[in-house]
Amino acid sequence: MTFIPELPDPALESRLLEGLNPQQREAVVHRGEALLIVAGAGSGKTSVLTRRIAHLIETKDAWPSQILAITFTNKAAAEMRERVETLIGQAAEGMWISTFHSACVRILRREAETFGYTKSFTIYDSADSRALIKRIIKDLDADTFGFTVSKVAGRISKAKNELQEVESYSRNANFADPAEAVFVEMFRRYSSELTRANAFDFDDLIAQTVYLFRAFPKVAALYQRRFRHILVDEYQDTNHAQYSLIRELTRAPKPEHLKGAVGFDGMPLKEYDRPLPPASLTVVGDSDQSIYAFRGADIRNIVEFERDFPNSKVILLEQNYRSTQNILSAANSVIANNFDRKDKKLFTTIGDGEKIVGFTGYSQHDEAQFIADEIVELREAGMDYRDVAVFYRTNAQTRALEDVFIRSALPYRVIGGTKFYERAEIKDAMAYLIAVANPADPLALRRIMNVPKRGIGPATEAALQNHADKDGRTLRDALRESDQLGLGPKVTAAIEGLATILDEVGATADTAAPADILAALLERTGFIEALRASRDPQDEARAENVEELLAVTREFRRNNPTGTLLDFLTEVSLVAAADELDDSSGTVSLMTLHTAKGLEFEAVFLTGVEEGLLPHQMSAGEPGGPAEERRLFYVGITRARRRLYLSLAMTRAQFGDVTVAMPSRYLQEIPTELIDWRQSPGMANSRGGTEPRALNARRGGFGAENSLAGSSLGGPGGYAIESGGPGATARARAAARAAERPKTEWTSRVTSTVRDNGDLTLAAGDRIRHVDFGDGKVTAVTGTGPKAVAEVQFETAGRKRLLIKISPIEKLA
DNA sequence: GGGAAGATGGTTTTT
DNA sequence: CCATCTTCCC
Repeated sequence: MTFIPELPDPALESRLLEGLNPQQREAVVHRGEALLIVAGAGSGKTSVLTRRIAHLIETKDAWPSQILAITFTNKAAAEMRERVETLIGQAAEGMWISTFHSACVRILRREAETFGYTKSFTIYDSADSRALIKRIIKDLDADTFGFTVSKVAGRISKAKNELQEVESYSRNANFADPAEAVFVEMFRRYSSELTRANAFDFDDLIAQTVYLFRAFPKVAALYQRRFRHILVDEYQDTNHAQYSLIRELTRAPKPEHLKGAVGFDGMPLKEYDRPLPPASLTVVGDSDQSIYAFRGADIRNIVEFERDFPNSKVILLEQNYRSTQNILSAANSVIANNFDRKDKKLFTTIGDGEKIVGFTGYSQHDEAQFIADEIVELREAGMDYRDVAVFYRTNAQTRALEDVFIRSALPYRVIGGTKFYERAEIKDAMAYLIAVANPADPLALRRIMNVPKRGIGPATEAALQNHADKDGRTLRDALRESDQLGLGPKVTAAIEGLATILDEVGATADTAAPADILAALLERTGFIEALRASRDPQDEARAENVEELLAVTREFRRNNPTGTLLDFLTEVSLVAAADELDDSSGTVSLMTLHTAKGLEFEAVFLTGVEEGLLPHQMSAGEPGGPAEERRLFYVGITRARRRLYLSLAMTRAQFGDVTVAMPSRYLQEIPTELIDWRQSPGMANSRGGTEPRALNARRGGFGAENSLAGSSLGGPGGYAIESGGPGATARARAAARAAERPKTEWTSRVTSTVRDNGDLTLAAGDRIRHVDFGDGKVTAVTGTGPKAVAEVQFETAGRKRLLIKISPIEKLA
C-alpha cells in the first residue's frame, strides 16, 4: 500500500481556527523558537493551547511523540488530552501531557539506575518529609535553636527549589552562626536519609531531573531530541528548578551526545552530523495570577521571558470570554493597585450582568447561613449545584461552612483540605504498600512495625535500627535477622512473622494487581480484623476507610489495566487538590483560593474578605506579601462567570476565642456602584457598636438569631462568657462525634458538634421550633431515614430546608 | 509494652 | 480550638 503524504487540509485548519479572535489565531499558528502568550483570566488560553497542539500535528510540524505539554494539575492535563483528542483523534496518544512532577517521575524512573537509584524509588509526600525532619530535629536537639519542623521543611524546600544541594548550600553558609551550622547538618542528614531510603521528596523530583540532565548530557540529549515542541501552562508559577528544567530541555542536543543513542522504542536512532535546532517553547501565563511565591514561584521567569529567549514572540490575550463586565471591572480595579505590573485590562462583549452581592455577617456562622440561603435561591432559579463554588483563604474556614451546609441539607464537597490519604489508618495501609514496593524505605517500615499491635515497641525498634546501622544494612534486613538480637521469643516471632509477610507479598510487587497486594497484606496481618475487634467506636469507621482504599486500588486497575503497585503509589502521591473535582457530581464545591486557580464557575462565593484573612496576617511581613494576596483576591474574582458574592464576618472565632474583624482593604478598591450590599460592614457595625447583644441581633426583616448551637460565641443571647467544664464538653463532643460519624462520603464529615434527633419524623403541617430561626410550619418532607429533609416556612426567618436528623429543632405539640 | 489522661504548642496558601 | 506529644499507671 502506498502512503501519500497529505497536505494540510484547509477545511480542517479552518476548523481549528474557527471562532478565534486575531490574537488567539496568531497564538495557534505562530512558529518559532519561543512564544509567550500573556493570557489574562478567562481569555480562552486552554482553547488556544489545545488548538495549537492540534495545529502542530495537523500541519505536520510535529509528530505527537514530539510534544511535551506541562500543566499545573493532573486534571488540567487530562482535560487537555481530551480536548486535543476531540480535535485530532487517536493521534493524541503519543504525546506527553502531564504536570511537572509526573513528567519528572517518568523520566527519573526510566533513568534511575544511571545515577544510583533503583526504579522502585518511592515519593515522600510532605507528611513523610515532616516525619523525617522531626526525627532529625530530635536527634540533634535542634529545637533549642528555635527550629520547628515547618521552618526546617520550608528552608530545605526553598533551597531545593533554587537548586541548592547540601554541598552548594554549605559553601555559602555562615558556620560561625551555630544555628546555621545545625541547619546544614539537618539538611545533610535529610538528604542522605532520603537517598538511603531510595526516595525522593516533591522538590527532588524536579531538582534531581535537572541534576540528571546536567550530569549526563547523553541522557539529556535523548529528551532534547525527542521533545521538539514544549508547551508550559501557568508559567507565572514556575520556580527556579522548573525553569531550569525547561532550559535544559530546550538546549540544542549535540550530535556527539546522540551517537549510538537508542530511542524510547529500543530502536537505534538516526545519527546527525549537524546540531539539531533547540526545541520550540511555548509558555502561557499571567503575572497577575502568580500566587505561589511561597513555594518558590518566581515571577521573573515570565517577566524576563523575552530577555531569556531572544528570538521570542509575545502575544497578548485580553478579551475575556468568561465573566460579566461588572465582575471584570471589579477585578481590573483591584489589580490596578499592584504597582510594577504591565497595565492590562480585561474586557468582554457580553454585557454588565448582575451586580456583585456583598454581605457582612455578625459571625462566621451568620456568613455561612447567608451563603447557604443564597445557594438555595440560585438553585430555585435554575442553577445546578455543581456550578456553584465557595472560596476561602484558609482551610480552617470550612468548619462553619460545613456546619451550616449540613444542616441546610446542601450537597457539597470540600476539594483538598484534609485528605483521605492523610488519615492515620490510610497512611498505615499505604505504608504497607510502600514497604512492599520499596524495601529500602525505613519510614514506611517503622510506621507499620507495630500496626496492628504485635508487641514491637520503641525499645525493640531501636534494637533493630542499631543492628541495621552496625553494618550499614537496611532496617528491613535487620527484620530478617531478628533472631540474632537476643530479644524475647514472643517479640522475635512477631518480627519474623512480619518479615515473612512483607517478603512473600513483596515477591509479587512488580506483577500483581495493587488491589491483590493490598488485600493479601491486610488479610495476612489481620489489619482490618484488629480494627473491627477494637473497642474504640471510631475504629469501625477506620476499617471502612481502609476498605474504601481497597476499592480505590481496584478502581485504579480498571483505569490502568497494566498499572503496577509503583504506578499506583506514584499516582496517589502526585494528586493535586483540584484533581478531586468531579464535574458530574452535582454538589457545591468548597476550596481554597489557591485550589481555585484555573477553574471557573457560574456563581462564586468569596468568603472571609477581612483584614488578617485576606490579606492574611502572615503575609504582612513578607516582601511582596500584600501584592500577592491581592492577586489571590483577583484570581478568586475572575473565576466567576455570572454571579459573584463577596462576604465577610464581623467576628471570627480563632484560636478558641472570638476576635473582631475589619473589612479587607481590597473591598475599598472596588468601585462602590458595582456592589449591592445586602448588609454592608457599616450596617453590621453600627449595631455592633451600640448593642451588646449584637452578635445575636435580629437582622433586618429576617429575625434570625445567629448563634448556632455548639458555635463558639458563648451561650444564647450572648451573656457574659461562661465556659462550663471544658473537659466535660470536649468529651461529650468527642462522644457525639463518634456516635454520629455519618456513613456518607468521607469528604463531608461533620466537624463540630452535631445534634442527633434520633428518629424524629415530621410531616407536612407539623409545627416546629428551631434554635436559630424560631417557630415555623413544615410545608413538605422529602427523602427518608437519616436523609429526610423538611422544608419549613418560618414565621420570621423565611423558608429553609433542614436535615431533620441533625437540625436544632423540636416538634411543637 | 499498652492505654488513658493531662500538657503543650501551633495554623497560609500546595505539588 | 485541635492534634500530637508526654506522662503516668497498669
